[in-house]
Amino acid sequence: MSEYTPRSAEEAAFLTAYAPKEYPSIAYTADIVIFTIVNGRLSLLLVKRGGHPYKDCWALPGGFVNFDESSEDAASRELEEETGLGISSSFLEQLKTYSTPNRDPRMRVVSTAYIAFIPYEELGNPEAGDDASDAHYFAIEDLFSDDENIELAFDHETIIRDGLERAQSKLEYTPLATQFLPETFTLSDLRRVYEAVWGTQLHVGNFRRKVLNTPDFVTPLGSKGGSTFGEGRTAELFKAGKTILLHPAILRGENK
Amino acid sequence: MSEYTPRSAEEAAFLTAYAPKEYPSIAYTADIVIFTIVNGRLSLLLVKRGGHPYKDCWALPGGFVNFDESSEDAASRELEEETGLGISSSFLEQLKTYSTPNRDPRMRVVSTAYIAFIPYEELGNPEAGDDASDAHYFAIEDLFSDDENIELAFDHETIIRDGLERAQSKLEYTPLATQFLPETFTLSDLRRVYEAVWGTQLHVGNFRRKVLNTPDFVTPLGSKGGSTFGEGRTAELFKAGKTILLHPAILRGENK
DNA sequence: GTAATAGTGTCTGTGAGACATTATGGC
DNA sequence: GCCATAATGTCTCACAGACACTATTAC
Repeated sequence: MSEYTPRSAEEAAFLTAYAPKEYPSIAYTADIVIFTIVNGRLSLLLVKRGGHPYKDCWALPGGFVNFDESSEDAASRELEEETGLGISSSFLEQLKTYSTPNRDPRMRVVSTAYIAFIPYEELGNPEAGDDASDAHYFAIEDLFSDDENIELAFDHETIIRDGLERAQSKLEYTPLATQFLPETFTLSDLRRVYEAVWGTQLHVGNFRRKVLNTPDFVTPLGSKGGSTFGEGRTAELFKAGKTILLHPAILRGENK
Repeated sequence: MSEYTPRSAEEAAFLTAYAPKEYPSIAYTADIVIFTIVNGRLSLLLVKRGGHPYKDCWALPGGFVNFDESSEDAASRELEEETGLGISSSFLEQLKTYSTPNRDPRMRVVSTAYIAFIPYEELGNPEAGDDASDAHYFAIEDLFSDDENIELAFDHETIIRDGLERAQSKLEYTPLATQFLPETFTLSDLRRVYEAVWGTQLHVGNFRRKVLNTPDFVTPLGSKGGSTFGEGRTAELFKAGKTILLHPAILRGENK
């Protein structure tokens, strides 16, 4: 690839003469877990598979990584192709790579999964695109409830559970929660994000104190407005602060 | 692959008839960062490259993932082949996957990196094997010091820095530190592990109190013995406890 | 004996969690 | 006016960090 400057004449000669050796033929894909909050519930985007295998099962958006793109870029591109949603690759966080030999019954496929966190209001509704017969958001609790019996393709249930865990723990020590909200929000909105992701009820007063005691987590705007989630009465508005790490963290130790 | 039971007759027919489609030809490798403590300093294992590109540079042990093995298994196997060291794949923790298109000047290579933590005493010395002209441990501080000027191959410096960060933060909330030590150790030994990995000096008394206040982190053996690192006088011996998560955690907040 | 390290005790500040109370605004 | 929620205050406990002090053992 062009950017590389050989370290010696000998190495340059080696590279010019280089003929690719045989290596195992492994397909490489990227999948993406998009979390958002719909009606106060943590949800994620799935697409319905239009073809075999796992036809009509629900799957994470994703697909092959092209020869000249990173897996981040591939995740972002595939998302656009399959759902019409645009998320820059810089908002994606790498979750984990799944490489069990038989995770796809067709052939050997290794997949790197990414996660993203988006305010529902900004995202709009997905439209089913390439290879997908449908696309919409599922609340996590419905997804894993026995009543609903939603069938997931491949090992995507594992990926989703790993992603959920990552999201839950990132909420503790990063300002991730603000990414689920529009630019301005109330502390109740913020609290509802924590409650949705952790699946717990938090104590209103203590939560407020903790958030305000964490420097640069949120910045008060000095004005009042209604909650984004449309509940409660008007309250003080905030925007996201400039910190990247929460000190002290907002911990979920059995707490309330 | 054989384990999969088709979900319908139609799907079975599809799979039987399936002819692999074209997909980008991407090579897949696994690399491994092995941390250990040598003479009280955090060190890692590197092998000297025997061939181009990056001939004579130092690189992480690693290599191609075979068609029928996971990347964990590949990491473990390659380690054995290149250095003669045996580490079960279950002791490996996945770090991250590196997929920038031009990270290898020969061809498109995606690599999943793993980390492992091993007591130096149990590991023995590595021997250069396949493709490697030398193999030994480097102290992290030497590796990144300007004096030494050690040349690292590919993007392995990035991988090592990511791995170091992971190790440092895992030390806080998991009993990882005990993995660097033999079965029995003193609290000084344990403290020296933290000091080596974090690159800081810790307060002896406070450290002791914190460790003993964390349930099931270490179990006293009721006997005394010398330090593994050969320093200090005899002290109470401990072995690793049975907890997987430290509560409370051993934090490194500017602390001492 | 001396010096270094092992090990114990105490004080202070911070933050979490529980709980009580007041303020505000929609209905 | 009623009620849910916003917002503030107070108490207790747990733990981090600082520091002082005693005990043990290698030399």
